[in-house]
Amino acid sequence: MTGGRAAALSIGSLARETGAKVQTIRYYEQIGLLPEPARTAGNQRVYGKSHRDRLAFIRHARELGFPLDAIRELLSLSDDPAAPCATADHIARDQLAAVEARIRRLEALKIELERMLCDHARTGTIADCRVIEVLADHSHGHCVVHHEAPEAASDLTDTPTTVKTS
Amino acid sequence: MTGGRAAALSIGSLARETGAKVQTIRYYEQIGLLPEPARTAGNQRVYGKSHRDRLAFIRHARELGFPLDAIRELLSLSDDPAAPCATADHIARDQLAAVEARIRRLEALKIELERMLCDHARTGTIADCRVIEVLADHSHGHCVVHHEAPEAASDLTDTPTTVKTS
DNA sequence: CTGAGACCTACAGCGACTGTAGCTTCAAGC
DNA sequence: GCTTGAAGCTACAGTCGCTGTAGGTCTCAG
Repeated sequence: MTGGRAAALSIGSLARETGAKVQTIRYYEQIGLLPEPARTAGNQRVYGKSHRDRLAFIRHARELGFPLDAIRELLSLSDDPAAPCATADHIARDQLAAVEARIRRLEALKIELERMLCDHARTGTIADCRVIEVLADHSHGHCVVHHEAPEAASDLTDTPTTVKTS
Repeated sequence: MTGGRAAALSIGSLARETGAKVQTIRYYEQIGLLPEPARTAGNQRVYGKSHRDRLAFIRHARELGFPLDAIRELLSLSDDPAAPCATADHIARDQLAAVEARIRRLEALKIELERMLCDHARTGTIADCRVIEVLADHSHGHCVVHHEAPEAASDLTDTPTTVKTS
């Protein structure tokens, strides 16, 4: 307090401190994940400590692959210290299950790809290229990448496990 | 020839045979991955065996997580049986490396998530919830999910390993 | 007071589809 | 021949989580 060491941050400094990009911060505000900050007379955003904490939370959760909707829920939970913990726990368990499912999926792909590439002479021509051959194989019986149950796939259809390692 | 057992397929039958959705087939045509087929007098698409083979190739490659650009290249290679095999090989190796990188990434996430959840009493309140606590942790020293080199991340930034298991 | 750099809004684009709206065409049954 | 319902058609918006661009405004050091 005493004199306003209020940690007033421009959007650029906030970005630097949290590792998020300026655009991303504005995006989070736009979708209601970060509250609208105060503005200077010249209409520029001014952030405080609470914004920084909240953004750090978001980035941290994103690094762990939580989708934004889950983060939204986790945030509203963390705003209410008296709420039961079970929901947060459930969200985290779901995320863990999703990550595990994706790992299993990728392991299967890896095996297929390795099989495709094994003892393959790089010197041949397409005519006898195993890669093309396997892909073109009509009856692809050997390529049974085990698909999960549809529900399991659709609640995590695309990667929520993206982190830009900028 | 003789009478036209030309395996003429409507878009719907092609979809059924290959497991792709009708919309997806039209999408592949739109982005130039599938050649434009002949049309009936009433403007409906008519496919032949070559289309079916090509689409099967594409779907097969997609199941292995190849991005469409890589598939485009693989297709143009497979059209030229005299071309050297090395390029196809390289594409497949890249894909394998990408899959492996993603697995490593996800394994690290999994460990973090497990640590977050371990011996966590589901009966408490948010105030002492480990999930929230870990996410809110400012100094997150324990959460060093190992980021790959920027290049490695950016050439595979988002999942190309998506398959809709419809 | 000037100039560079940070900031502003608004919107388009990525990948790989998916879904919708509002039409036309086709094949089967009567 | 006519009707009906499924399947096809085009065109475009939406998904997720940003990222990039264009064209303007603000701020602060020199």
